[in-house]
Amino acid sequence: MASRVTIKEIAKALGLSTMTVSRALNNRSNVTELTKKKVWDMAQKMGYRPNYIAKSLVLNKTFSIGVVIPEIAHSFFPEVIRGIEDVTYAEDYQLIFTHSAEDQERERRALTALEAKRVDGILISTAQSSKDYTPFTELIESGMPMVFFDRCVYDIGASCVSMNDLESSREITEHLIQHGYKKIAHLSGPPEVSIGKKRLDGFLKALKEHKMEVKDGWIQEAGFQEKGGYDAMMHLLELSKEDRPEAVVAVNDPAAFGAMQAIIDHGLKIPDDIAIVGFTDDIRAKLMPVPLTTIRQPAYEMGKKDAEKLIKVIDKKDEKIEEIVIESQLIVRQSCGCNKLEAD
Amino acid sequence: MASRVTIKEIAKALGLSTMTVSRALNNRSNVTELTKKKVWDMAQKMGYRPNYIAKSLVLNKTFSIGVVIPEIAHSFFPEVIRGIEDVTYAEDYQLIFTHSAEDQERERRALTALEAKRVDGILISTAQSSKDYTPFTELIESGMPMVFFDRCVYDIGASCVSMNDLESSREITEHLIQHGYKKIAHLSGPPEVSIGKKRLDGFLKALKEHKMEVKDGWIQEAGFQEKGGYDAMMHLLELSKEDRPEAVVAVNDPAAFGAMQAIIDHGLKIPDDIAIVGFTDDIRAKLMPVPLTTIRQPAYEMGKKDAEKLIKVIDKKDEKIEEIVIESQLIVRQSCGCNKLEAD
DNA sequence: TTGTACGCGTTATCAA
DNA sequence: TTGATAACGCGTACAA
Repeated sequence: MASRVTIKEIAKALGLSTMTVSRALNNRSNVTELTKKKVWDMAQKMGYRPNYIAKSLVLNKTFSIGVVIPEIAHSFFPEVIRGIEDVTYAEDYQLIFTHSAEDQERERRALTALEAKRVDGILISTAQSSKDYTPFTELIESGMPMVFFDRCVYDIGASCVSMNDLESSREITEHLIQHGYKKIAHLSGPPEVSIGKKRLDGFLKALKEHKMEVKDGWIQEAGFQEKGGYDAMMHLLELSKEDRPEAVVAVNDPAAFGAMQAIIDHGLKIPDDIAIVGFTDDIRAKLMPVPLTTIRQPAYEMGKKDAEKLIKVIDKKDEKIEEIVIESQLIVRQSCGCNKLEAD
Repeated sequence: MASRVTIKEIAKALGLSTMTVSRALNNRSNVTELTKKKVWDMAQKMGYRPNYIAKSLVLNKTFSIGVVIPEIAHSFFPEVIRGIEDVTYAEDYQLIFTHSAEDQERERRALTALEAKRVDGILISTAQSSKDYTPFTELIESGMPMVFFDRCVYDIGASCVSMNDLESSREITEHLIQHGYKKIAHLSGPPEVSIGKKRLDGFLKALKEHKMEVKDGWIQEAGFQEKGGYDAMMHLLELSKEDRPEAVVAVNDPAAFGAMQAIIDHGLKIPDDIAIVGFTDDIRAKLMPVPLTTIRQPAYEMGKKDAEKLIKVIDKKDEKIEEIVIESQLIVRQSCGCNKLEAD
């Protein structure tokens, strides 16, 4: 229940038509400077506040962009949001924020709500449990501008901003191989999620290039959170000492944090008994008891590029569908034990 | 540009009036089950999507709540957002998210935008640079439901959910005093911001109760971020050895992190040369090289209570203005050196 | 430069 | 139970 003053009342107060008032308030050219000033002064005096709901209805444009985030607690996403917000603020869009909590049903409801609110476009990173892509395809086919980031769905008509996940995963695995590790396991994400699959593929590619074997059970699905990482690592630790991996590539940092805890709880040392590497460069990675070797994801930049692309799509200035890839960076710390092995 | 099917088209296709269709879609009682079913089936078949913009215009209600956050990178706020989102999701409100980046001008623009979008209410934590409260008062006087959290403005007609800041600050300072520290300094927040003032007052209260002195320059304004904490601490470190404090109470954890770095850069040891405590229990606090003694703020709960109160205000079920206080908890770690002193 | 008529998609009101 | 009309606040198209 905000203010009640409308352009009609301003018009009446000044003896003008609503149209003239509307034009004046929008700073159109075809209004006398004098009347423009009169209108602005009166609007100020009467406490007029524009009603974007009415404006949106007639213009068929809401100046809002929907954002769907799978996990707000993960430090990666707030950074992405900062990037998105910096762009959308400058372009005068508001963000309608929704949180899928990694749940497909919540994600679906979020998309329905965003559609009902007639957002001008949607930025989304898919939930871990999303296996059914029809909500995305239907929305895109209906003409809703949509750009994915980080966790994408390909070949359904939307652009995507992501990291070079496969190559980065291959690189960090290669790093372990170069430093003498022979038995390497992977804590994977869900294979339905793009980055889960790509990071697994990169891991396998590195091993294949070196003709290294992957034992049964050396690929454990962990998901993207600490708990999953802990549980999956526990499975690896139950293997006989001979079968137990010497090094672990985790799908992301939170999963790695959970796994590190599991290793410690199991009475083993990082990296001496088991080396581990992550993916993200979470704000906590360098602060862990054994600082985590990881891949740095430029989250802020990803958000920025994502928002920029979406606005181009909305403005129809750039309708081509593309995969925008952001370069990552290997950050070597102590958890991979590579300094130690080099010294040997 | 979402779908184009309207209730009017459904009505035409079925030979009904728009009103009947509207009633059917909203599951009103005064419609035959038969026609209700026919309408739903046709809506499904034609791919109808409700237009909440139009609905909002006539109902004068948007089902959206505006949120103004000063700093998304600070781990405290994403946690608050999780709390807010859990409540608003259950109540079918969407969140319009804005970020003031600690800047008063951005905050003002955010509020204007939220008003223009006719949000049903606003949740806000004020920006560090906010000294002029008129944007808040005008909005509240115009009838906009508004509830502050953490950083509040009092006596302008809005409720507030916050911690017992003064008492918590007194408690953590008292903790230092109990363990033998005589020379204690404070890295303060901006005095214009509620928590800055309250935490300073709590600090002073503890000293006063023990008739301890506060030297000139022992209260340094640091603001809420690492850089400010670093710079302010540097000023303290420039004091002569005799005047230099033995312990420091920082206004929040990020400021403490910056200060810790300054102490290390100055070649001193924590807590042996200088003890330090923070406020927040940031996700990083326990991971620091010397784990930080701090006050835990129940961020999730704060967000939840905040959203619950706002929705009550919106529904006019509870119009009383109140200060909702959430209890905090002292978390003792190594940075205060209190274990050491106890052992002595 | 200014004004008139109408439409955006939906719901409330009141009558049938 | 259903329908006709008006209204929400604003902008477009066209006329004056």
